[in-house]
Amino acid sequence: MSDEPTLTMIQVARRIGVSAATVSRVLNGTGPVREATRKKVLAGVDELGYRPNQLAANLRRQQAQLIGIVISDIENPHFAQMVRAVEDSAYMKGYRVVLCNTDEDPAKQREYLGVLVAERVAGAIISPTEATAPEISELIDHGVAVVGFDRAVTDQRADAVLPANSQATRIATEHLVGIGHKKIGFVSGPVGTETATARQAGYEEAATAAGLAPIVALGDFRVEGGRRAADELLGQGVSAVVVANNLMAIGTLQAIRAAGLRVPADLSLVAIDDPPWAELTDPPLTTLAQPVRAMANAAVELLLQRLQGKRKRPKRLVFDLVFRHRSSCCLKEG
Amino acid sequence: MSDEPTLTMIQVARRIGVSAATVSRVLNGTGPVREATRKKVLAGVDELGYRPNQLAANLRRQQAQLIGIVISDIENPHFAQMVRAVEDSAYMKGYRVVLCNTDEDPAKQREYLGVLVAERVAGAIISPTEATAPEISELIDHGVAVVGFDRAVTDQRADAVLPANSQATRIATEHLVGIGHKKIGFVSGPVGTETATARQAGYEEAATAAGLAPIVALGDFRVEGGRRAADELLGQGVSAVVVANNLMAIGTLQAIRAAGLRVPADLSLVAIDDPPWAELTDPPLTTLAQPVRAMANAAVELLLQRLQGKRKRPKRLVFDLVFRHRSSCCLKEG
DNA sequence: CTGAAAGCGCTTACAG
DNA sequence: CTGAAAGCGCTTACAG
Repeated sequence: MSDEPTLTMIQVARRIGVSAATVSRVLNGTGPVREATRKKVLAGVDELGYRPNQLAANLRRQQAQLIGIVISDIENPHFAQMVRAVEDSAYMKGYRVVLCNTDEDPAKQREYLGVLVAERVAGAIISPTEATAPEISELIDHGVAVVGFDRAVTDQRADAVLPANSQATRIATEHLVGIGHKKIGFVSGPVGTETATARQAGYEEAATAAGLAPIVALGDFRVEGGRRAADELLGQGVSAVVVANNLMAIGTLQAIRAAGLRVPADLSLVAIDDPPWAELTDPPLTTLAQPVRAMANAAVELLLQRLQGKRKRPKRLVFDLVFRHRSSCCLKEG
Repeated sequence: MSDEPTLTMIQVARRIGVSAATVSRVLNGTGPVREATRKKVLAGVDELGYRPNQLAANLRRQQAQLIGIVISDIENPHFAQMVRAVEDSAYMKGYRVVLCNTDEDPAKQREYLGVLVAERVAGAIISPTEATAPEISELIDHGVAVVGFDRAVTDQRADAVLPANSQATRIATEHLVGIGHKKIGFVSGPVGTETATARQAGYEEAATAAGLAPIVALGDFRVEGGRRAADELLGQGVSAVVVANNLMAIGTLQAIRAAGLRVPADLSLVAIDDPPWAELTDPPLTTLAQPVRAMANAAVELLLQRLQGKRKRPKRLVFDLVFRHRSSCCLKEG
């Protein structure tokens, strides 16, 4: 146990023979400092092992060097990838990342957003469960930069980074149509979320355009709901399924196995999202991959532009998904 | 845009007709307050929509309500599970979680630990890349509660939550021995880490006890290293492999497929860790699962005991892994 | 280019 | 049970 009391900037300044203001300016790279003074301060700080108290700086600046990430669940590989990429780029810019799992629970989301207000975070990247939550506007009122991720938030002042949802399911469906499928089911997300609605719309458009009747089973973006929805579709004798996210793809695979069917011989499968296990399944899964890293980097970039006052107008960036053709689909003979 | 300037506690107190001290005591549940006063304050706070500035409280208390989680990579499902469980229990106790990915890079770990010191976090849960880093002692000097997770830290004042590593690989190896395997390989973690060493030791003990020569290929706890190590073992004609973590199990499966071999007909496989995809592979993977949630909950519990001053003596908790028997092993005829 | 001083908004020991 | 006041350790407008 070292008993040295923690050094304050004033004490350090005194020992070096300058003022606290000068130490602050050197350490933060703000304001003009003579090169000789700068070197002297740096040497002194290093020698004394001084570490500024970030808590005081935060209060003074009225801002924590923190970015809040509000997502439904970090155990979803889609969000794990996203969080990882955000952390990487935020870290390099001097920001730390606070993790907020909402489990798609509006109450938990609101509580967490309140915390982010109270903590005066610099920015927030939000995959909203409730896009209209008033706390989002409260954040923006407080000068916090807000970016909607995956789904936009209602407050028009926020930025957004979105996947081309309806295009993705349209492509998936058209692929199945193209290889001869006539009864194509869709495992949807929960009603009312923008992502779920858009993905379902893309599927329905493509099915209708091909003269097929849409067959939709309601899921919840989770394993269990995917399983139940897939069971329902299997009962209706579909020959192919489009699944609206990766967790429900797990559920769908479980349902297929439980029914004693084989992919793709008995059932063709395309899923949105491209989790790491997509090529480990039997057979490897054909998917539409979101460019998660690029999207996360874009989100941080938008945030920083705001924080640096480089931009006032809200921006909305849409990213195409990438078709990853593997082995879970096969031709359906008429 | 609401133009109301942010309310301070003093303004709120004045409007309610009490002192800031009383408002603080009511909101924090500290000190004695007459019930009537309490109600009046609560009503006023609610009506005014007052939200305390946490930054000021942090400075005053010399502590942020933050728990730092230092891990190698959130994209590893083992850590995603751990972070999720930590966040859940920390959240309920009023703490937020700051995510620190080190990529097993000692320099990045030290930088991040320095940040945690500067931010005066309340606690840190660390899966150390470098167990001896002096910043860990610095944290403890500052009164931060530190828990080693997966691996212990060197500073004896810290707590630790550990898996029974050598026991796990011993059980895995004994299982393969029991079903007749004579050439059992081991895909190890990187040299020098405690986890890797202990897991290798368990394997070697069991192999030696069965009269078999250990066959170890060096991995790195990542997909790529697992693949290379598995390639090496396949070249040596092993009939079974024990893999020291889940990422290397992916690499091992890739190597096996690339070699045109089948599990378990050509090669039996047991892996440490039980990721969500373990039952999606072909065949479903036999694993030894760490009770990650229980471990994470225990880590937060240890942290809180420290923060509440309930305990001085460091504690070390060891958790047994659970054998999950699936379909990736089969009998080897002598 | 540098310093003295105010002030960020809380919490808490102290006094009553 | 309640209040007045000090003080946490920085940053920054202001003065020189």
